[in-house]
Amino acid sequence: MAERARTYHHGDLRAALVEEAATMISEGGAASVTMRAIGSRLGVSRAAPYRHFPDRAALLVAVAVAGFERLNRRLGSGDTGASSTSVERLRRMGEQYVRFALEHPAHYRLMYGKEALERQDQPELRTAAGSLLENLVDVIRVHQESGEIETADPRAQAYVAWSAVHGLASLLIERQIDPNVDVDDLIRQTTQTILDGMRDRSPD
Amino acid sequence: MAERARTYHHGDLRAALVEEAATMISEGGAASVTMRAIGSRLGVSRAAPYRHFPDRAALLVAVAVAGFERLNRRLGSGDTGASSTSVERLRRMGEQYVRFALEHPAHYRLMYGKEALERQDQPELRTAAGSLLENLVDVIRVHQESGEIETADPRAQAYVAWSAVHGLASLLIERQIDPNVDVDDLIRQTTQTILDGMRDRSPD
DNA sequence: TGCTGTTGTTGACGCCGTCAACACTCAGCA
DNA sequence: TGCTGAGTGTTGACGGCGTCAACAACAGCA
Repeated sequence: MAERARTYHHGDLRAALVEEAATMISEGGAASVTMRAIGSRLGVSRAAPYRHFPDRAALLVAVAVAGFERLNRRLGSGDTGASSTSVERLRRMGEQYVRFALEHPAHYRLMYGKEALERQDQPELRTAAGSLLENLVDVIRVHQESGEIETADPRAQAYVAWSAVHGLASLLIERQIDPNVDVDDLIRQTTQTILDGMRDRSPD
Repeated sequence: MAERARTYHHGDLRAALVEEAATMISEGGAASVTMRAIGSRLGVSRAAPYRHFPDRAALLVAVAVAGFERLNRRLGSGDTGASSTSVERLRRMGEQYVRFALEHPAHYRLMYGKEALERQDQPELRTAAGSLLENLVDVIRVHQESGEIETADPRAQAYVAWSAVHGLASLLIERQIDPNVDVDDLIRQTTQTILDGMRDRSPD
């Protein structure tokens, strides 16, 4: 990106704003991202961000979108060949999902929280979240075809699985779960229960 | 209670604040609950609420606690005898849980959102949420004993079930789920998958 | 009747998001 | 080479917010 030396113009303020906002969120939550504070941290005036985002909410939406993209990359990176049972891949995805949330709680909150959505629907954000769902649907479809899970509407199954991991991530982040509970066990148990529930079985 | 006529003192401002805040939340979200606005709506000055709550966050915590109590009552009210399969009771609980969230989205968000928790741990809030969990654990234990679901740590099973319904409620509220999907079907499918996943089965 | 603690009011402070008016910079064209 | 206009950053100002401190009205009790 090349330091543009100290000039009147910043160089790439827009990108810097998104990055710095993400840092501030991880340090002090979304509420700490103030137009004035972020400007000052970037050595720029309080109104400068308005040249790149119409308002504070728009900046936060951009940060949330970046978070979804990061999460998507992380979930996709488990594609290490079709080795091991392919159901194992679904389990890994769930695990990585929850782990991402635990590692970046404030960012995760922002991604789903109303804070960014409170204005009218944000198409960018919906797209980012939507591609997460589509990836999940694809994986589920593959496992249906291999007979590992019940053949049903894969979209509905994806919603169920997403609900489970999102709910677990959310409860963990909001400290609603007894800290003495082993988090890894809980993650395993959650993904396992969902997979068992979706597993093909003879009708009873 | 009893209208105390128009006097200098309000009568029961504390209760009125909690009630009015809940109304404002349902109308315009938690962000619309402003010390100034709520005071004005109750015909009282902007600083009056500070005689009953140390700050705005404390007021919101009280509202969130009231929400948990309401939700708890609703989940418990499904105790209509031990009629029908008792697993059916678990399914009804999940259904009522999600329905509550859909009927009071902003209130539900507040109950779990960081907005109320962002200060140090709120013991009242934790207690209210905790009793929800305990009720769920109790019900699960009963069904374990009747052999309807797998015998395992009921607390962990409760967390899994809670995660699923909370996640579904959250995704629905945040409009992350395609509005064309039938919500009732999705709720049924989610609870069913969880129950199937917890159902006793011969080891494979 | 008067005292005391509780509850409500008003004024002030600093922080916030945002807008309007202005200033600097730079690329491209005459 | 110098001008120009679009793009980017700055400053001043406004209204709204949470909150505190000082003051005022009330209720109940001695």
